[in-house]
Amino acid sequence: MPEARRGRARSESARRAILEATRDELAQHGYDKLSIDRVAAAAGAGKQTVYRWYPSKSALVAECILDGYVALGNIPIPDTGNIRRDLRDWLRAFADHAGRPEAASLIRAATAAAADNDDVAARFYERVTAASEGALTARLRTAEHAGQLRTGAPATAVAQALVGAVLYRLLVHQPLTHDFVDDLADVVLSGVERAPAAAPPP
Amino acid sequence: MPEARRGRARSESARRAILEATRDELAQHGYDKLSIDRVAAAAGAGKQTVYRWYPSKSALVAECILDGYVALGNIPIPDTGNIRRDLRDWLRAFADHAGRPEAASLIRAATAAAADNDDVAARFYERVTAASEGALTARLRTAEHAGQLRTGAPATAVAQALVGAVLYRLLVHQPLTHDFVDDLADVVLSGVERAPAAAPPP
Amino acid sequence: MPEARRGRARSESARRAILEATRDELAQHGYDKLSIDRVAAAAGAGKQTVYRWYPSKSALVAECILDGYVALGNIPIPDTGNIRRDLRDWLRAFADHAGRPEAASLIRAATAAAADNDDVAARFYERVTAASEGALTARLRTAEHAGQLRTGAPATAVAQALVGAVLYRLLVHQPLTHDFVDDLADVVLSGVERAPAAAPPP
Amino acid sequence: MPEARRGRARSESARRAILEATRDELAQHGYDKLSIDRVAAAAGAGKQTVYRWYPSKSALVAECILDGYVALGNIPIPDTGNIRRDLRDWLRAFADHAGRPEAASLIRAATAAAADNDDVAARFYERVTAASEGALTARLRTAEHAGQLRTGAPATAVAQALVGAVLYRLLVHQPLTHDFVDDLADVVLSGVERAPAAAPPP
DNA sequence: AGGTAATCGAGACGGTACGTCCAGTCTTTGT
DNA sequence: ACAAAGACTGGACGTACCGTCTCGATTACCT
Repeated sequence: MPEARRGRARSESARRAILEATRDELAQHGYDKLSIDRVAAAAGAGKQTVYRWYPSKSALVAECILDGYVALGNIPIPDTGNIRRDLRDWLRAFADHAGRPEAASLIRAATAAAADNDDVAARFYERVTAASEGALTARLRTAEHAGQLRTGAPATAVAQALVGAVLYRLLVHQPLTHDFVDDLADVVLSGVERAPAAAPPP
Repeated sequence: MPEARRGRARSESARRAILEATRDELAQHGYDKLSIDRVAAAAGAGKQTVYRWYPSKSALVAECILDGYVALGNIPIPDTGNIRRDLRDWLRAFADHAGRPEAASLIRAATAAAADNDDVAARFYERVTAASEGALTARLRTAEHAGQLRTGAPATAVAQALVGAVLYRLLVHQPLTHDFVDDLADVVLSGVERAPAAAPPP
Repeated sequence: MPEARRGRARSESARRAILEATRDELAQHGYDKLSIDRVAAAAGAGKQTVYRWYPSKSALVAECILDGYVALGNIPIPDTGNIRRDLRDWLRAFADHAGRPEAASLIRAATAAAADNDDVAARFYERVTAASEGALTARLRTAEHAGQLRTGAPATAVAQALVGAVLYRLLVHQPLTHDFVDDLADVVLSGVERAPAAAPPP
Repeated sequence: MPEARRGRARSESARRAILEATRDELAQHGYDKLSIDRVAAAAGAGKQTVYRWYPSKSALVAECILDGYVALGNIPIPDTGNIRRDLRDWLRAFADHAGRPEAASLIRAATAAAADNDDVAARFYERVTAASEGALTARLRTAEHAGQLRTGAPATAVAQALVGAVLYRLLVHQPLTHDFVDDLADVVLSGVERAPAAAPPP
């Protein structure tokens, strides 16, 4: 028995409708033109219901964006044994996902929300980088064990360079082409320095 | 002939006062709590004067941040002949500059402004990356000619990886330590891959 | 059943506070220097609440003045059987009431409001003349039946001449003395013409 | 010699253009929606020129309305020897003049201006009633001497009752018909009381 | 004729108020 | 007891004018 309850049950469907309305509003108007009144109306809910679930506009946006409606961290990193190809494919998938116009709008909205609310920033970090970083770290570790990477590679720096570069491109409206992410992958794998002890010809 | 002007000349000093008040408001309240009323009052200007110069909050913030009040792109890249040391020093200076609390607030505000206004985004790109990217490209070219880099290194990807990573750290409130930027420099210079044909000692 | 209503009931106390604040503002600043912001602040209400009740400054002023705060039409006409004395006493009471400085300010404000808003003008008429005119017509009818008046006296013209003269004096800041209203009463009762068939001396 | 003056002469044509523009604005927008900016633009004058001639909106409106653009006081009272017919004809002319739509708008505007500015009220009185009152008093005096009126008729009360009633009708948008002004004339001439000592038929 | 000074149209300035919109809270009625 | 509806206070928005000030360009008088 799921727990005795009095009165009318809190409607999970209302919560979902609110999140979907928020997502649509964000995509259409952006973060700071978003209006709770409009969200509530579009969701067929009362304003109080919105505030019952989420204490503020920032919190609503955070929940909307980060809990599943912008799934940046959910793209799995393949593991075929070839770290170079796996990394390239993952970055391409990441770019393809984030580069779709609707997703780009939402991500820009999320960036704005993160920029002026510390809680949102924290959750943004958790959902976006922490996930990617964890998966990437694991994948790098595997490659390292397979002898494909030098030891002691700074996984955090790699992950944040990749994620940061992609988000930056989105923010400034530069296209997320495969060429660009291929270059990115190349840079973090090979570096730009001439191999310090390249095989000396006899 | 430079064009006959009618009516009272527009007051450059009012414009400056407005930008300075905006800078202070941004640092104190952040982007979306910024109030044009407060800015005008603090600048000793009428609201109409603010709107005469800048048609919207975004444009005001853009002008404020990008025209000299947050000089991200103005840090010169040293050239001692040692690309590794130069890059590290530049990144440390960049991080030190951007990591100061006032600067961090302004940069987050600029990010929010860029996220919800395309013009601001374009100007943000010009002022932040285009400058850094140009300088970085030039420095990499020098190093390449000096035989320190492999040929064909993708300067754009390098620049955006570095700038993107730093801005991302700021956005999610992670500290911009020297350790972190040193790791970044290390990654883009050396890559993380095991040197493909490292000279095997006999 | 009086009609099902959803949502919070509109606050009658807010409405009263707004009207009282308006009355004070009018007396202090006059009609066209009246500020809705000040009214709202003085009433402890949001501006929106003011606009919810009254769509414009004119409407607000009209309601304030005409619904009970300036009760020009509420002075009863006595009926002692002597029309001349009754009319004189009523006009004196009317003049005394309207001539008090606070009342005079409010009436001038109402005049200004009526002058630039047709709705207000209509309500002004209803509240001021229609009431007076009705009462006056009834009283004249009584006197006519008592044989004190000639038949077919134009009650509307009488009422508007009296009210018009009093308001005009107020408008141009001439004092509403008993002498003046006594003259008025005398004029409308006796006329100024020599009695056409005055008792011919033998 | 009228006073030596240096510099450019003040442009009388600008002054006229300003008054005409004011008249048009008043007729179109009424007193308190009148805008000095619009007046200046319509007159092809600078705002400063308006303020050089008239120190305030009230003064401008007063000058405009009262110095010739609303000529209520200029209608002469005929003198055919028949006071009843003369008064009726004058009132009809007065009503016809004031009842035209453009004139009615201006008079309402003048009323509003008088209602919130004491100077305007004073000048309004001078131009409207003082003139009418003077002429009317003179005409009544003539009739009195001709034996048509009883002695000691209060001319001021008569004049203000007539003017007040007409202005009141205008203010509340009731039509100024000949029937109405005929009733007015009848009331002030004959009164409404039964002739006190009507010649009793033997 | 040439300086000097006041006025002209134009329009930006510091302000005040407007009427609208929204955030977040509170209250009423319906389910 | 929760949900919708919607009024509440408070405050920012962007616009419109106010009355003043500052431009460059005209006039007119006065040396």
